Amino acid sequence: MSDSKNQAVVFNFFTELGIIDQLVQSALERALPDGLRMAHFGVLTHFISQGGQQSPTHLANAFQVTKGAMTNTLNRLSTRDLVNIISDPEDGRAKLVSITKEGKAMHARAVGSITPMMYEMLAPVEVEEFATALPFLTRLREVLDAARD
Amino acid sequence: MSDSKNQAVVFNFFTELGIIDQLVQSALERALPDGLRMAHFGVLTHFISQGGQQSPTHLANAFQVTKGAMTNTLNRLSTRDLVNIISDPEDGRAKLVSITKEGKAMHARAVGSITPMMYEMLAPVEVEEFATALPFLTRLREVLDAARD
DNA sequence: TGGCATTAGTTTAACGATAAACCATAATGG
DNA sequence: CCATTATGGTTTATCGTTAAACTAATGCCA
Repeated sequence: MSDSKNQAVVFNFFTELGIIDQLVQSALERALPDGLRMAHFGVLTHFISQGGQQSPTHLANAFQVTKGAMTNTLNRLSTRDLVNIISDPEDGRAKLVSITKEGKAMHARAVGSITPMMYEMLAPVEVEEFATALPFLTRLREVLDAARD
Repeated sequence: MSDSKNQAVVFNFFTELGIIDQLVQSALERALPDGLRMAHFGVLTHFISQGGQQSPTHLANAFQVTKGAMTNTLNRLSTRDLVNIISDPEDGRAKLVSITKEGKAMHARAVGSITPMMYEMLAPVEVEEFATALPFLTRLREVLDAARD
């Protein structure tokens, strides 16, 4: 295959990927309850699946946003009592974030809101297709993550 | 497979997809010349591959951004003489956008900037893998696009 | 044909993200 | 040790996007 054909394939891949992300993000955000934004829901989900306590910097890296953006997101979550933020007893600079009971409840409610919508939107697509495609995406994410110096 | 396992697969799929988009977009934007933004490059690329004239609304739909965002993008491209905007002789409300000679040159320069960077970042991944994964992404985009009423 | 709904595009306010400067604390190495 | 450097987090200015209101032109249909 020619070099420019290769480039086109890769370019199209990322173009489709970007549009899908755009469509899914905005559909999800419209479905979320109480003006919860995707950034907030993402953090809650992270704590639901990982549990424990994590630093703002760790979260910022995990979600590929700047520290400033994460400061903003965590403040909003905190004023709604969806997460708890304490200062790290072992590092005077750091903080530790964890999800609250209210945060877990809000996450459950959010999942309840978005699940039917996603089922409807994705009705023509089999779950197996996502399962089949997922490993490549995961590897691609790892490769890109590693390449970022 | 259980229902919650299914949900997790789909959720992970879109999570990975979002992170990949984020990483690629920011890597590309850093590599683009002359402060060209991805939104600008995307429009130029659209005209390189499709040619001809298109209305702002058509472009806004193609890129899944609001008309206001497209107005902004096209104005910036226009003041840099990268696109040409005329009023549609057949529809007094509409406009027609096309790429200029300068726009084509800028696009070529941009491709020259980002290609080596992409090759380096994606070195561990075979083009065949992108080609294999692309049809599913395309279909998924079409499904999501159709579901958006 | 006249009136009403649509459509194309612009403008405005609000908002979230980035980048960069900044403060405080921790780690390192002469 | 002390000075330098690195790290965690916040703050500020800037920017692009969205949503919604707005203007202008078109299409429809009764």
